[in-house]
Amino acid sequence: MGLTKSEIFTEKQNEISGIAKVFGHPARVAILQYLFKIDSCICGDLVEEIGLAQPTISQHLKELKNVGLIKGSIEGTSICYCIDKENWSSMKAIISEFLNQDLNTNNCC
Amino acid sequence: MGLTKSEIFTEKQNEISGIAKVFGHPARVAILQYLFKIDSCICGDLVEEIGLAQPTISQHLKELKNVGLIKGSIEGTSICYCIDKENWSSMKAIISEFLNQDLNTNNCC
DNA sequence: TTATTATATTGCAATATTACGATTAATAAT
DNA sequence: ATTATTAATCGTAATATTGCAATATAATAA
Repeated sequence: MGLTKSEIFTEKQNEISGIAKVFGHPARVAILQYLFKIDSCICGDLVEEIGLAQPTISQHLKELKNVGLIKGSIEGTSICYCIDKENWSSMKAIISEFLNQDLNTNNCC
Repeated sequence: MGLTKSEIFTEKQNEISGIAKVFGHPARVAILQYLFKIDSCICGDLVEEIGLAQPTISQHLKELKNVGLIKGSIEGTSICYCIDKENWSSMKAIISEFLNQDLNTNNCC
């Protein structure tokens, strides 16, 4: 089918997997790393930086924007993207909680 | 195409996205949460617990096993799965480093 | 107005993922 | 031996994702 049965899972489970899915492509990881590295808004040069065609980058940016991890503002003829740090923090809290599940468990095998 | 261009990204970027991709489905999130919750090997009942067909669960388990997050041992007619806590820890370190990128940055916008 | 520049959208082809019925393989129980 | 149980694999259908060429849009510049 190819259609995830979201309705049988909890909201939390869908939230966690939804965030993780966005991180599940190296181009989006690379874009986020670059935005953190330059630590400012970036207008343009992402296409050269990443090495994919402009429409492809645009699509990945859209997904990052949809999930709220980045935001863009119009700056003359170009658009400036940067990390939405507030959303990044809350996202980080959700994922961290999931990752730290192991801290409350014993070793069974 | 539908084919990710892994070769243009760093090994780290591919590693991060590879792990995240596994978390990118609610069934796999649910399986991991359940394994942590019962905090022991589990033989069977995952199919009833999650609510997907047996072959589907089996496929998700395979992906979790491929990336090393769980391990299974044969126990008579059934197979016992549990979290591979050592691998979980190293995976967590990789993802945490990525998530904590924001700690070294200023607020630009 | 007409370029120019930067980004988004559309349309499409190729590949990947999700899901499940049917089958298989392996052991356990009778 | 036969039958039941459990989980993997195979085959297949449906949907999603990735990537890019072509085109559209939007804002400035000439």
